[in-house]
Amino acid sequence: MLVLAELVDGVRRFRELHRLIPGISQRMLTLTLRRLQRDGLVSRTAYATIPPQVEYALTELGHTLTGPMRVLADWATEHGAAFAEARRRWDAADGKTESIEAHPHRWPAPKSPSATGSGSR
Amino acid sequence: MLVLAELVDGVRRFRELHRLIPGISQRMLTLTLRRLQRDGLVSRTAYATIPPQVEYALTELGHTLTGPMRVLADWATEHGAAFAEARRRWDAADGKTESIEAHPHRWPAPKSPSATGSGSR
DNA sequence: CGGTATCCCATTGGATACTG
DNA sequence: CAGTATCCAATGGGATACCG
Repeated sequence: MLVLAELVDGVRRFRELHRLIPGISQRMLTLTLRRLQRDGLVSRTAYATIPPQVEYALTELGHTLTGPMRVLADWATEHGAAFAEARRRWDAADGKTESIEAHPHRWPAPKSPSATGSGSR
Repeated sequence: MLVLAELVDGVRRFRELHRLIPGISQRMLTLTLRRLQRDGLVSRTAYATIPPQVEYALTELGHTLTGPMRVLADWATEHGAAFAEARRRWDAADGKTESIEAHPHRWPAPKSPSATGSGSR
């Protein structure tokens, strides 16, 4: 998906993508690009020069995804902090957030079961 | 993500989710729900009845994702067919789509590109 | 430059059995 | 009902070496 994001700006060469996406291995970049090609989202254009030159670009279908991707990016911008904070809190408490909805039952209830919920507050 | 989609409609019990999401194992459903809880997207409420009853629901943060999810679903509705068709075509040709024009020229003078992707349209 | 081929370890996830 | 625990096969993906 980061690959698609980089291609939104325009045509990119292999090396360029490799540099722009931090931490990705050459192998994974290749595999990712092949899959995106297969899905019809990205086009690959090879030039028969002696240092080979290959350009990747979004296809028309690929461009239809830029809208949805921006929506997702906007969500992350707006709620990403709350998201991370929830994780931090959960990890700190290790699932010890107490909130029990004990309901009556006619059968003998053994004890108080532990309930963990993130929404109750 | 399918789990979140099912929860948009309202509160669901464990069994319900297991039934509604085809092909998911009990193990994976549990792991997925725990992760969503951890991320603050889903709340879990346990009732102390003798057949245990557990309800899952979206938290407020979880509800903020319904918009983005609908956007993605709409994209799939609109372009999913083209997507699948691209795959079918690629698999049928198995990547031997038109050979590249071999002009072993010495230094960069890009001439006739050969698109192996879905670019030329 | 832009890949492919190979090795190899870590993670994922299904199947199954057991529990409160 | 709603899980947890364990085993194990398949897959993912990094590191490295080599090729046109």
